[in-house]
Amino acid sequence: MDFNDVCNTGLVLGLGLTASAQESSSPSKAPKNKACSNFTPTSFEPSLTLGLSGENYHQVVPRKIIDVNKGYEESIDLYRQASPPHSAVSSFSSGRVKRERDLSSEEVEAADRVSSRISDEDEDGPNARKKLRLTKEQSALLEESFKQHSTLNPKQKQALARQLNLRPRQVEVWFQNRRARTKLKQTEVDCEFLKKCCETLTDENRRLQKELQELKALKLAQPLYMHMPAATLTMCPSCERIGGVGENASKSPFSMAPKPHFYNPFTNPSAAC
DNA sequence: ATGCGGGCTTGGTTTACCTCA
DNA sequence: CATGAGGTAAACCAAGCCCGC
Repeated sequence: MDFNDVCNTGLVLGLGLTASAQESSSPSKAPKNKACSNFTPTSFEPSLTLGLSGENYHQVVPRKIIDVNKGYEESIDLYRQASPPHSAVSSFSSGRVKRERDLSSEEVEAADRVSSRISDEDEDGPNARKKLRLTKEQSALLEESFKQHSTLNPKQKQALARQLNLRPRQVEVWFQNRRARTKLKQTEVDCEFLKKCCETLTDENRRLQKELQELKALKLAQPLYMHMPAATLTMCPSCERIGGVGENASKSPFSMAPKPHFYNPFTNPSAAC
């Protein structure tokens, strides 16, 4: 169901936006059971077009990273360059079976895992959960990649990890979190949109109720039209004139309408004129 | 057709790190 | 300068789905 349909059916609000949405293209298999992953309600509301919200994060992340780069992050970077995918990263995974699944699949990471364990036990113990802050460049590249595909296939993950000097697991996690943030952002935007929609429809409902009252009063005052069903009377919301279809509509204030005329505030307000 | 394991996703949570008052 | 609160994001976990065997 299109969102326009939702609006046109009356005062009903719902999250039926996905029908007109655009699924983000994904190179890997997309989940077929998830109805609302990554959509942009562009077909009905141009002002609310929503990309992958990368812009926002682009603005936030670098700000932090730039500051960070002066101190901590810079040292991390140097550290990383000195001993590649070193695990200033999360190497606490040594005791976790699930993590091992990811790591053991790649030769590249076998050595990495070993060094991770060593470093952890040396520094913080086996269960330490050290966190890596990605550098500005890493974030930018990840964002760039995310704009192209919101999900990664194993090859892409590997390539990106190599390029960024990160572990594939880190790239994977970054994409997971990025998708989650995108969805959250999208939900917030949708929520705002629906609030506005609700307000507009409430106003419209109020106005129509008022018109109905006026028409009822008019009907009582003018017996000539007493046999006309109220539902067949239409009124243009913009010019506030009662009208209808056909050429005779302009001659008579009342006319027979083929169907109830609902005003959709999100299309063309004056289309009925 | 059915069961199983692996790989993937999402949703939610935890927690290290950062910023700012 | 120290500190605590709050925010951000990296990492984790659980559950569910899909697919190949």
